[in-house]
Formats: sequence, C-alpha cells, structure tokens
Amino acid sequence: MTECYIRVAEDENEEPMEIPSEEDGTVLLSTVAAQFPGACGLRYRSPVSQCMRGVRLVEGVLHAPESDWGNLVYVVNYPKDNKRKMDEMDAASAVKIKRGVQKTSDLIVLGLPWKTTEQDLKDYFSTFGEVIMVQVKRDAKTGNSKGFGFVRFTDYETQIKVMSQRHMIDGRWCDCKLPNSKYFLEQAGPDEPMRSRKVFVGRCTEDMTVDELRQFFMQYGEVTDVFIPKPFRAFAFVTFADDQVAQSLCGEDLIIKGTSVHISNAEPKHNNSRQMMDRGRFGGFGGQGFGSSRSPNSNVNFGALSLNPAMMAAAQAALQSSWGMMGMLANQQNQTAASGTTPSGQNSGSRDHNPSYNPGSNNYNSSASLGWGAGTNSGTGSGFNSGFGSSMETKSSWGM
DNA sequence: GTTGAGCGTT
Repeated sequence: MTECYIRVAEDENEEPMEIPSEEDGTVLLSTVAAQFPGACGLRYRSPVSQCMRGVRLVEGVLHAPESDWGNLVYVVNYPKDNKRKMDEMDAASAVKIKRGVQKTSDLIVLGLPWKTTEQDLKDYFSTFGEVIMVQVKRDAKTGNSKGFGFVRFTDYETQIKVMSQRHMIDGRWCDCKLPNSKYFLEQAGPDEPMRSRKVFVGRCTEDMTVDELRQFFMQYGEVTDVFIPKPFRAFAFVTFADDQVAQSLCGEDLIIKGTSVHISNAEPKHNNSRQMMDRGRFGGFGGQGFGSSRSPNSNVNFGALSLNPAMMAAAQAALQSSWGMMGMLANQQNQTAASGTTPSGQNSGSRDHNPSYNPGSNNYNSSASLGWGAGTNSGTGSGFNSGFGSSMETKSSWGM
C-alpha cells in the first residue's frame, strides 16, 4: 500500500476533506488533528453492516480498516467532553440514542415572502444550528420566488426544534414541515423483493457531471455505472456493484454540490406501472398495489403505502404534533436568543399578525450565535447544537 | 408590475 489521500469529514453529511496518509498507508492522528483540531480518532460507516465502525488507533497511528482505506468517508471522533454531554440529554435525544443516530431530512419552508433569498434563509436558520442546505424555489422563467423553499440542518435536534415552531422570516410567518415526499419513505425491509443495484437520483442539477456523480457515490460503494439522460431531465441513474449499497441509499436525500437530490428505486426500464400515485394532497397514497407488477409473491412491506390519505394525514398530524411537544421544551430555552419573537407569537393563528416586528433578518444573527456558543441554555435539549467546528464557511459551491 | 395554499423541472 502506498501513499494516498483519505476522505475525512466532521459529519457524514459534511463535505469531506482529503488528508494524506503516510508512505506505509497509515494515517497519523496528528495529520487528522491538523485539519480537525481536537480530533481523537476516526470512524466510518460500514457499507455492509451500515453500522459505524471505529478505525484502529495505535500510538497515534491510524490503520486502514481493510487492505486500504477505500473510498469511504471517515468521520472525525472527538473526546466526549468536546461533544454533547450526556447529562444534557432530554427525552428527545434519549430517543435518538436508543434508535441510533437520526438522520436529518429536508424541510419544506412554506409561506416565504417573495423577496426572501437563500442568503436570508441561511442567515435566519443558522440561528438555530448549522445549516447544510437552503433553497428558494423560483419560477424558471421569471426567477420569482414561488414562496417556498427547503432547508436542511446538520443536527436532528435542530430539525426538531425548527419544525416545532413558526418562523418570522422577513415579516411573514412561515412553517417548516416534513415535505410530503418523506411520507412514503421507501424502507426496504430485509426481505425486500426488488434488489436493484441501480438507484434513481432525482432533482439533479444540470451542472452535475457523470464524473462528479461517480465521485460522490463512490463513498458508499463501488459504482459501476452513472447515466445522465440527455437532454437534461433533472435526474440520473447510479448503479452500484453491490445491491445492498443501492438499497441502503433509497429514500435518502443526499446533498451534492449544495443541492438536495433524492434517491429512490430505479424503475425498470420498460415500465408501465409507474405513477401509481395521483398527485393528491399527499401525492399518492391511494396507490393500492405498489409492488403489484413487480413481484407477485412478495408480501411487500411498504407499510406506509397501504395507508389511505386520511390515515396519512393522521400520521402527519401525530408526527408533527409530537415533535411539537418536544420542540416546545427546546423552544423555551432559546426563544429569546434565537428569534427575538415574543413567546406569544407562537400560537397566533394568523400568519401576518405581527404588530411590531421589524424584519431586518440578519441583525439578530450575531447575537443569537453568541447565545449558542456562550452556553446560555442551562438545562435540557437544544443547547448542544453544533457548538464547535462549524465548517460551514469552508463549504464550497452554492455560493453563500 | 400580479399571487398566498402548497410540495422539490422523474
């Protein structure tokens, strides 16, 4: 094994940085720490078991898990004290531990003023925690905002908190919800019938090249093919050597070059059973027989897909309200520091009811971030958002 | 130069 570069990031969702190995293929902890001060080790997600695994560390020397480091992204470990303290855990994070680390998902931001820009969104939401993606959806021709957008956070706690309250953005009340696309999350069970090695990559942008997609998806496993239809159609297909890798990505929203792409199962090429969904309020839960055309004998385990719209609505309500409860807890801690809105603003039903608010959006950014760093929150939850190493500023692309 | 519940150019 020879000298190479391995890809290291502070978080699985972060853009990795390449750091050099030694000539014998090992990596010095000090090399890692030079880029990630305070680092005490590395871990990575095993493509096979999907669990995080620790990298062997002997006297300051990190050893490759297999014969070489492969194309995995390695995540930096920090000493416990640097990280979130266990005694700060509340119910929400206890749940999180129990069920494993929750991934964040894109949130739709509804009700944006026409004038709100992505920079405005980023400025606003950064007061809650580290933001890794913002979008304002615009009319392709006019460039006018459609009045909604998307945001994605690094930390699930942040997501919970943001979903739990309304948001005064540039003078209007906005709501952040799980987008409908999240409700038919394709959870492939262990005996999931279709085991395609190919995934559909939706919401691609035109500037994504075959090469870049290959580079990106290599981190999950060996990529055998990347196909981008021409002319541009905003999607692509990526084929992996290992079907498990492909399946494990289905349902994920991944961020490529600052854009959130959606991974789902690639439909067979000549497929007529597409569009079982009917673009209803919940984008198609009437769809009764999902896998009907696909695998006759399978007891398809898309539980969610057998729900009717009413049940789905109930599920949504349950979701959001329960998060709402948790969020309320977290909320009170930061309310003043973060938003400058009054607590009474919370439940004001009318979104434009806002007597004496002056937008300004950016000016409380600084004070709020002071609030985070200085540890003004004494007790539960919410205090432990991305207190360190916000590598945000170093991120490329999506010009902010 | 318009709009104000919604769902991301499969």
